[in-house]
Amino acid sequence: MNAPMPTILHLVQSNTLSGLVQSEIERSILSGELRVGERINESGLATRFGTSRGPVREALRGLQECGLVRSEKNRGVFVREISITEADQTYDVREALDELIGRRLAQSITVKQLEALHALLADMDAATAGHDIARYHALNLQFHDALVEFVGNARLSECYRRLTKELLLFRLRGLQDGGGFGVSNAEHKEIVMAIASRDPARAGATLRAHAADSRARMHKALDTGA
Amino acid sequence: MNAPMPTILHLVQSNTLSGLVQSEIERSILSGELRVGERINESGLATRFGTSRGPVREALRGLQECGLVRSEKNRGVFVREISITEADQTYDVREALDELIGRRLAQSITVKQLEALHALLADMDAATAGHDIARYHALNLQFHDALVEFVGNARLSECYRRLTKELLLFRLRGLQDGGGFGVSNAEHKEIVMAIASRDPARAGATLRAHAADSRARMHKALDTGA
DNA sequence: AAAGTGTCAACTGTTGACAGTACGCAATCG
DNA sequence: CGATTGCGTACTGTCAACAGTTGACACTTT
Repeated sequence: MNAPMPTILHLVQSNTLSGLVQSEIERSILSGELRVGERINESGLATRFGTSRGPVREALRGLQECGLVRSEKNRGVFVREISITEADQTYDVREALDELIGRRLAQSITVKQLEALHALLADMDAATAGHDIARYHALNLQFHDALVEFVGNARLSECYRRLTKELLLFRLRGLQDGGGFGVSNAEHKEIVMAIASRDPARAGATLRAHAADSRARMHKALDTGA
Repeated sequence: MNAPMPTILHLVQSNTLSGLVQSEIERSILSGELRVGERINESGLATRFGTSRGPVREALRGLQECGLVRSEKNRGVFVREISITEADQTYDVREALDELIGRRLAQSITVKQLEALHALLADMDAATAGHDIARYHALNLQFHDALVEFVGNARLSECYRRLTKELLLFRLRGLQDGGGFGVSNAEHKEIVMAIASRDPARAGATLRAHAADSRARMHKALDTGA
């Protein structure tokens, strides 16, 4: 009974078709392959994945509950468009959760986890130096994902990830980030330092401020873009 | 083009079968009709609702993403069981959101909304006086739902409701509440007063404290029950 | 009698088909 | 010429049926 043995058998046993399809569609949406607001063709996806429409419909139903797609009866499901108002509301919640993350991490962070965070910081520095914006974004997501994961609160992780996805969806609505790049990385270092100080109030405030700055950058990008 | 005209036509047009089925199953779960941990029979539900299994499967998929059911491949979907650990984690998030709710409400509450809250308080007092615990619980849910709704942040409402449902699911796991009844009502009055004072810090702290007390009552109930 | 094996009913995962709706386009009418 | 009506296509909502899996029960074997 050895658990950590990812054989093909286990994959077939645990992965259902709808689950795989759902992951794939989600990836397509978040990568921008399926454009925001675009209608999603069930039959098209079904033939593309080599399945029938049933699993695709189930997958879309899941994504709808996730908030990634919106459904209109007899018309189809559409990739959800996040308005600036909704993005703002999402940031409201995210700030609160970020503060919680910071406070908890300051209490529970381990040496090993701190090392992992420092490694990510270094990678992001490298990406910044190389002006590799795509890689930086990926690492940025990884960094925040690691933070919330280190808290060890599944419910929190779930909520946070949901919000993150929505904001990602909003950014896909055409614009790029508002020049926060090296700036954001400096803030990341502050975050890690604050957490390492094991001062809950400080770590919480730092993480909340980072979220607020991120929101401000979003607004700035919108203003200059418009 | 008058929107607020709920004719039968609109109902048929906007409500899809899977949606109705999903609502109905959710109600069954939260009312305890479907017991926690119990396996859900797709075919059974389908015949009970007079539909085929397709809509039922879609509905269950939605509920899975909601966190109300859990699915095992080739075995079926089960009403989710929330452990004490998970409930604790949920409370962690809920406390943070409750504080946010309080802070926002203190800034935006209107006279009309305050009246609505006072009306609910009065109803809860009546329920307490009549020892009508079922009615009190329903009003309690309504009260907190009104609070989060008055903030006017759809994202926040969604997250909060999700957490609330999970906690409701946990309470269904057998036990009743830990004697917080009249106690909880006194706290509700404090909450409304704090909001009415329009002091964000005070309102936030009061709401957070209420969530924490609720969590404490949960633990107390567990200890005495065990 | 205990352990292992074969069999079967119930149920899930998936499919293909059918009915109904929405949308584009041409023909028609004012 | 513009608006309207009447198709025809494409797609969604739903269903009924098929294939594969699970879990339990009876049966063999020792």
